[in-house]
Parts: sequence; C-alpha cells; structure tokens
Amino acid sequence: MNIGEVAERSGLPPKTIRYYEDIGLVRPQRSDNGYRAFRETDLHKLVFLGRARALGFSIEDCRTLLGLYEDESRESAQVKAIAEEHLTAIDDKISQLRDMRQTLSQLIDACHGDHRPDCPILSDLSGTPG
Amino acid sequence: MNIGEVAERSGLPPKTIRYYEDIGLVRPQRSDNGYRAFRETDLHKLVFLGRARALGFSIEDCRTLLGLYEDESRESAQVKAIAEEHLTAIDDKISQLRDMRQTLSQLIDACHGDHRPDCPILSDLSGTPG
DNA sequence: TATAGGGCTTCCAGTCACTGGAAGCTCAAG
DNA sequence: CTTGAGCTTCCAGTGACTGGAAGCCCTATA
Repeated sequence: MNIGEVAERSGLPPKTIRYYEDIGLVRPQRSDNGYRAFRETDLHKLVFLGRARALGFSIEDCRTLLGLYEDESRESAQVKAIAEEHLTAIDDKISQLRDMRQTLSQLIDACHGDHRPDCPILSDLSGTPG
Repeated sequence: MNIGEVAERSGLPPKTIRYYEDIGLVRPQRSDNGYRAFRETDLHKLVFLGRARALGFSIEDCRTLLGLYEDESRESAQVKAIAEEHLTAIDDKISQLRDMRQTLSQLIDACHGDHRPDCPILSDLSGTPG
C-alpha cells in the first residue's frame, strides 16, 4: 500500500502518517522507487493510533499503548492505569472548562450588548468593581 | 515599576510579560539602564490579560478585547459577540471531552486490570470486535 | 515520444502561548 | 570590591501536526 491508500483506509492524513513515521510510531518498508510500502499491520497500527488520539491520549501515551498492544505478555493493569490517569486529566479539563463557562456566561448575561459602551464583561476583566 | 514587581502584582511570570511586549500587547517604557519601566496602566492591562486568558480567550481575542477596553466609543455588542463566540467554543470542547470521557470510562470499567494480558481497552483501540 | 497530471519524496517553516536556558549587563548590600 | 539578585537579549524547545516548495515517479493520452 502506498501512503494515499493507507491514509484513506486509516482516516489519517498522509502528513500525519509521515509524521508518525518520523517519530517512530510506524516503520513502513520502502519500495524500490522510494515510496513507503505499508503492510496490513502498519494499517492496523495507524487505525489504533487514530482511535487512541481521538480519545485524547497523548502521543507518548499512544507510543506506550502501542507497545503494550504488541506485547503479548502485557498486564491489563498497565493499560488500565494509563487510561485511568488520562480519565483524571480529562475530568480536570472538563471542570476547568466548566468554571470558565460559568463565569463567562454570567458576564454575557449581564451585558446588554447594544450600542452603548458600558460593558460588565470588560469591567470584570479590568477588575473594576461593579 | 520593574518587571519583577509588575509580575508579582499581575500574577503573570516575567517571561510571559516580555512575550506580551514582543507581540505588542503592552508597550512599557524603558529606563535609562534599559530596564522596562511599567506604569499603572500597563499593570492594569496585564491584569486584564491575565483574567481574559484565564477565561480561555485566545491571544488574538485578548488583543481585540484590550482594544475595545481602551476604546471609549466601543459598543458593548462587540464585546458580547466575542464572548458568545468563545462560549460556544468552550461548549464544543466540553462536549468533545464528555464524549471522550464516556467512551473511556466504559472501557476502563470493562477492563479487569490485573496481570492477565487480555484487555478491552486495547481491543477497542485496535478495532478488534468484542 | 512528448507531456500533463497526480502522487510521492524531502525539508523547512509556521502554528499557539509560552517556557527554559545561556551569556552578559545593572544594581544594592555587605 | 565582590556577591548575588534582577534585569537584558537571543535562541531553542514544547505538542501534534500542517502548509508549502522543489523535485522525482508513474500512468495516460495526444
């Protein structure tokens, strides 16, 4: 498979796949003409990476997960630990965003949003009381 | 004020303040010795920036908001529009994260997490049915 | 056979918002 | 006069790509 086909089938852009090769996540062979030659196992790995990234795992997590995926003697506890840590990080982000959302929507509600210049949003940002 | 004091009072690291000067968000004067000389208005701006960033506004949004903040003839509708667009972006991110969270926590629940190698998390990532 | 195009290659630069570190100047205290 | 903190600039790195240029490869058509 050339990169175009594997991109199509994995759903990842060719640029991303080349990048993944650069950082050693996949190691496709090469054809005589210099083109990357992907095997089915490479495709599987790329699909794996696409899904893991879609779940928000970092590239380094993905690298570790791929390693575990290929390690027949892994312990599922290792995978679960990584996933749980990531879940905690997601929860942290969600609660940060919720805090932002809360403050911001209050400010938006307080702003009349017309042609007049006075604006509770700017007042709050500037620290002006009131 | 030197950068140390303004950093202390604004809560922003000196590095960040220098960066904000680099990109033109603040324009402190200079003392004879070459040190940045911040006035109270510079401090106000930095506090404003710190709060706006804490609400997740991008630097470019911050630049626009600062402009409106300093523009006496602004219309509050302009500010509100920026804030509303940002709120939408926050909501989008929250729902993305919630989707991730949902999938991930299901996988975690399904994984026994012991010394055995079989793992629903890896199965799902690899696309293996079951 | 010439050529046009699309796909492939590499390499460099840019994104966003900082952050770390090196080399060197300035200033106040002891 | 030295020490050390604080200030300066400049360069490089972060994460995970993404865009673009220059150029090779392959196939189809005139």
